[in-house]
Amino acid sequence: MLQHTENPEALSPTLATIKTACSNCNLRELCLPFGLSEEEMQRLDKLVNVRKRVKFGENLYRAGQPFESIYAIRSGFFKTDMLLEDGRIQVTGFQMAGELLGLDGIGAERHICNAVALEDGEVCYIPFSRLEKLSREIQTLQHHFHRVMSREIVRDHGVMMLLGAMSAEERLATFLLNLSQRFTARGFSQTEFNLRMTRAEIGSYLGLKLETVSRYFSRFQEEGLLLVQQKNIRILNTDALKALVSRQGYSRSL
Amino acid sequence: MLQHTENPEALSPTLATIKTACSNCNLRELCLPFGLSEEEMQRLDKLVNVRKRVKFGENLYRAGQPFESIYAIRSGFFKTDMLLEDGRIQVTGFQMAGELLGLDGIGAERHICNAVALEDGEVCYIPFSRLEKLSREIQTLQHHFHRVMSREIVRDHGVMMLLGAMSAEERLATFLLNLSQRFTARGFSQTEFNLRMTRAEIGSYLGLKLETVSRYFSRFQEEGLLLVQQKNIRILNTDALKALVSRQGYSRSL
DNA sequence: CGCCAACTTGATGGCTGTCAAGTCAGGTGG
DNA sequence: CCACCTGACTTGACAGCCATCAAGTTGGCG
Repeated sequence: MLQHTENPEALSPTLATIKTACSNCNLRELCLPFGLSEEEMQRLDKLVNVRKRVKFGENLYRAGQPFESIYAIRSGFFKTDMLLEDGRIQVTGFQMAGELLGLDGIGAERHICNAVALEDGEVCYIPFSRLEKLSREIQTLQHHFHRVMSREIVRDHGVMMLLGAMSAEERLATFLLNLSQRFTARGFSQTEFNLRMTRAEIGSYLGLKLETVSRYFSRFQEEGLLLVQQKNIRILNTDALKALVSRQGYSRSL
Repeated sequence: MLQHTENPEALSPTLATIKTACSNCNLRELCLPFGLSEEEMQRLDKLVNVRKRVKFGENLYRAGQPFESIYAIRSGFFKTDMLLEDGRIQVTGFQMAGELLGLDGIGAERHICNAVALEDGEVCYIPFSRLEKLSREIQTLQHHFHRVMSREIVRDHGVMMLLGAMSAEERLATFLLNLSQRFTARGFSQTEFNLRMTRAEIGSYLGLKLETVSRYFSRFQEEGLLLVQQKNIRILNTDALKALVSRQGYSRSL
C-alpha cells in the first residue's frame, strides 16, 4: 500500500517500447538535457530512444556485466551495492528520478556494482559510446555530463565524511535530511515521505546495523523530531535534526 | 612542524613555469596521455604547458576557491580533505605521481576539498575548459578522461566499503596493500616504502583515531606481518595481510 | 488464518574512542 | 656537540557507543 503513492505517471499504459523524448520529459531540468537548446535536445532524443520498465526487486545491472550504457531514472527508486568475497555487502547509494546510474562501469567497461529497483520504475537507456559521440558535438552536453560525474565524486566524498567522522545519530539525521531535500527538489513533500529501503539497507549505507537504525528512529520519535510508522516518515522538527548534524562544542578531532 | 610551512601566497604562480611535455613524461602511461598517438600527444603538450613546484605543507588549492584547472601530479605526494563546520576533518584521499587532482571542482565550478602536499613535488596544470575543447577533438582523450573520472567514483565506492563494512584491522591492512600496489605500479618496492602521512591522517582517512592506527601497526609487527619504524614500513607477509582483509567464515552481514 | 519478512526492543559484550603518560626523532640554539 | 623543545608516535587504563544475540511485535500476502 505504501509503495506507489508518489508516482509521476508511473502507471501509464504498457510496454517497454514507449518512445522517449527528453524534450517532453518533466525531469529534463534534473537530468542530462539540462541547459540544452531545443534543437540539441532533439538530437539527444534520438540517442535516448529506449525506455525500460524495471520491477521491484529486479537488477538493472549486476557487477561484472559488460558496460554499454548508462541509465537515467525516469521513475522509481534504486539502490546500488557492492559485494566482498566473504559475502559482506555495502550499499553505495540510493537513486531517484532524474539521477544517472551506471557511471561506475565506464572505467573498466564492466559494471562494478549492482543496481536494484526498490520499487517499480522506468529507466532510459543511454548508449555510452553514442553519448560520447554526441558530447563531442554539443559542448553544453559535454560539460553537463562532466558536471554530473564530478558531483557524483563530491557526493561520495560526503558519504566518506559521514562514515568516517560522524556518530550513528548524526549519520541518520544527515541521511533523512538528504532524502528530504531530494524529494523536495522533485516536487514532493519536504516533511513526509516513504522510505523505499529496509532498515538493513539504510544501515548498510550508513555503516550501521539495522538494530541501531531502528533504535535511533525510535529515539528521534521519542524526542519529537520524527513520526515513524514503519516506512512512512514525517519530519516534525527539521531544525533540530540539522542541529544534531553539526552540533556545536563537539570536540574537534582530526 | 607541518602546519605553518604553508606559504601565504601558495597559489600564485611564483616560479618555475618549466616547459612541460607529456610526450617526454615518464608517467604518460599512468596519466592523461594514455593511449594517444604521437601527434595527439603533441596537441596535449600545448595545453599542459605549466608545471609548478609545490612544497611540503602547501595547499595546491582550497575548498571554495574557483575551479579552473585540474592537476596532474608529476612527483610528490598529496592528501585531499574536507572540513565540517564544527572543525571535524575527513581525509578523502592520498594521491601520488600520475594521478589527477581537482576533479571534484568541476560540478560546482569551485573546489570542494583541500589539496595539500605531503612532500615536495611538482604538478602540471591542465586548464579544464581547454581540456574539454581538446577532448571534443580527440576521441581517445575524451574516453580516457571519462575512464579516469569513473575510476575515481569506483575508488570512492571502495572507500565506502572500507568505512562501512570493515573492522579497524581490515581497514589498515587494505590501506597498506593499496599503497603497496600503487607504489609497485610506479616502479618502487612492493614491500618497503615510506608513509608520507601521519598516523592521524591515516586514521582520518580510515575512520579511526590515531591511537587505533598505532596500535594495529604494533600488533601487525608483533605478528610478524610488518616491520614498522616510524614512517618506514616493510611488509613481511603480504599473503597474511591479504588473508586479514577477506577473512573466511566471518559472519556475513547486510 | 497463518506465515514470513521486516521491524522493535532489551540485555550483554567488545571494539574502538578517550584520556593520560611517556618515548622517540628531528631541529634549533647555546 | 649537546641540551632542549616540539610534534609525532606508542602504550596503558578505562569508558562508551554500537554490535551481537535473543525475544517479541507488526503488517502484508498467500
